[in-house]
Amino acid sequence: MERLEQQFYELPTLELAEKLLGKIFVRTLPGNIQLKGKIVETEAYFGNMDEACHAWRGKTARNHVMFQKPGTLYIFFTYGNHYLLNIVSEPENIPGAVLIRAMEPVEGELFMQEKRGTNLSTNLMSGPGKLTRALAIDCSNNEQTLFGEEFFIENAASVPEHLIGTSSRVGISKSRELQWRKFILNNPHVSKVRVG
DNA sequence: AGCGTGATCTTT
DNA sequence: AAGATCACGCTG
Repeated sequence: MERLEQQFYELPTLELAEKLLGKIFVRTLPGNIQLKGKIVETEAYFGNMDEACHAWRGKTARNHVMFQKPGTLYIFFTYGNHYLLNIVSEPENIPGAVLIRAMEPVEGELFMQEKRGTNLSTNLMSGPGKLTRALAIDCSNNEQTLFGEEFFIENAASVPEHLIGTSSRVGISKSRELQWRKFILNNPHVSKVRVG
């Protein structure tokens, strides 16, 4: 299966969030271990109007990766426990990223079960903190790209518009009015929406 | 519905 | 230096 190239990640952030749905994220580990997941839920973060975007006020030590080339991984640590995976978007020096919020396991499920401490398929990667744990991703992977052997995304058919849901982003307090969450309707691996 | 957990950012 | 917040997940 063909891999997504640089050009794909140059799409405007919101469009990228939509087009990433259905694509196959691949993470390779030493020992011929390959983990794959179908992306089923994303969120867009970009622009200086978006107060929920880490970079809306400018560059800092944490968010500087958001200013790098599209297709770079931006990973940050939050709530004292969780690593969240983003794919950088927008041209270099313009901050933007797509948060990967949920995936459907495609390959390497046993490895994921071990990492996650559960064997329920719909609980392995059905949340942004869950999927990084299932894929053994942490801040050491920050700033790596999707153009090497360790991380890449395989192309797959785009999800038709009528099967895509849209909503406010989950777990933020600012910019609640922006409907920048995208997900595959009725897919059981989409995260449970947090209340409040 | 409540809490752990620690880095980051804002305010003093 | 101190306080608030936080793109979450788990328990109950």
